[in-house]
Amino acid sequence: MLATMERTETRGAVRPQPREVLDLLEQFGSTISVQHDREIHIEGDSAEYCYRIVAGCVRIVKLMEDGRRQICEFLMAGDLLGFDALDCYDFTAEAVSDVVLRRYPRRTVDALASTNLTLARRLRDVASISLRLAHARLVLLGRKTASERIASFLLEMAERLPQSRPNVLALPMGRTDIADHLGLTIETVCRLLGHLRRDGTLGIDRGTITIRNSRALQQMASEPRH
Amino acid sequence: MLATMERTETRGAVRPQPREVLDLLEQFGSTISVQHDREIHIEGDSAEYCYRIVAGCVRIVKLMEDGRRQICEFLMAGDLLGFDALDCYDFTAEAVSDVVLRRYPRRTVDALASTNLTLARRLRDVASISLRLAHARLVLLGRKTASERIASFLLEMAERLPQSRPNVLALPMGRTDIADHLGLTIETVCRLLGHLRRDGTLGIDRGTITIRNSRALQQMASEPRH
DNA sequence: CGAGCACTTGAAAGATTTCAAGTCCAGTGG
DNA sequence: CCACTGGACTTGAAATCTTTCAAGTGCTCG
Repeated sequence: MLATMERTETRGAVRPQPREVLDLLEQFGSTISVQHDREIHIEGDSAEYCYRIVAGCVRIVKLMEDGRRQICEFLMAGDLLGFDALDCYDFTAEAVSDVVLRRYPRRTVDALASTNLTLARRLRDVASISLRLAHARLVLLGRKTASERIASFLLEMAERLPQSRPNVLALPMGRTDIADHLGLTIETVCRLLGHLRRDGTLGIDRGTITIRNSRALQQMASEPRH
Repeated sequence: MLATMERTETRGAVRPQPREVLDLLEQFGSTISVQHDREIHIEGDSAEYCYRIVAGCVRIVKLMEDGRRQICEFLMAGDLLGFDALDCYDFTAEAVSDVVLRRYPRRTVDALASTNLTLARRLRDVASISLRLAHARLVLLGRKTASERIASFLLEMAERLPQSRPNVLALPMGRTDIADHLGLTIETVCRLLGHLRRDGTLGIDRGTITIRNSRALQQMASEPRH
């Protein structure tokens, strides 16, 4: 669901920054706001719109019958949502914080893409890049320990989050969301963050986490090869 | 990396069956064989070719520095490989069994796609479908128990594997591969298969697993909603 | 000031892994 | 033809990691 263009190397994964693609679409878009914790669309709904996150943070959610929840992805300003949709949405999208979205009708996007080869190509790349991200997450969930997951997550946020000061992260999501993203429980997330605070790697207060020892986190993260 | 066309509902995920897309490409393809356990391409290599699996089974592998391994996906006859590649391959692809592949130069595929809007659209769908599969795997790895993973895996194989007789699975991959796909150890895989054999849900002998009680497996699998 | 929610932390329980032996074949060489 | 070796697979028992269960703490909001 992430965008493309001007590819940026992000710890192995190519993180997309849309631009030209959207210039084309821009005239067909409308701007909407979604409040904290509200749904943007629900898994299984007929896919009516694609979105670009203008501001705030969105979570991509999959639920199991019994309520277990997996957050497949967090989307930040600049990321794209729903451009990879087929007939219906594959997941629920919810606003983590108050969010501003630019919304484009899928019919229009598809119509343009079937005229404009550049756009068609971009959309293909968008999906490919999202897939690449997903593969990195499969390694994280399948093979990393809890500490490695937390370290990887913090480093990723340090790169993606808009930061007022370097290494100061204003995390938009709560501990429960982090847990459901990393395949852990909220208690494990709290405990490990607590350890990192006590050993001086992190500063934690209120919604803000400060990375005091980035090297330590990097070593702890055990990123995949390449 | 999976293909598209004539979408088939597969326990929630849309599983692709290429057809027309490839008719176009067919004249540019060549057929190659790869022996059991040989590499088809390596993560990080410049992406020269796309493939369609004609026969056999391929695994998509990501490695960590210390050797931990995640098999992101198994590909079977009919599935596509590498069509979602960007400049270089995102993962290593290896032959699980002896494999026959139809190989297409990426330059040709891209050139055709930038002429033919139908193909471009198909390739976009191919990537979207792979992404959908990946999301289902994220739920499996992030939120399912070991038993649920095994049950899900067996049910998936029952749908994807060419079967001589219904519910008789000639698994092409070994226990280690299954473990690395499900985020478990080989011992856990063996033990859980052992339980299922003893309680009559499965018959196991040599490389063949027979599903004796499909209902039991389905209940055990706890598939996501939708 | 009190309630509710997010977050912490400890202790016990539980699931999975790790460590250790085996078993069972398939292929090889005597 | 048969014993032998190696690899894949099994299984048990102990060790570990993470979760579950329980109890707080500290804000924020009304």
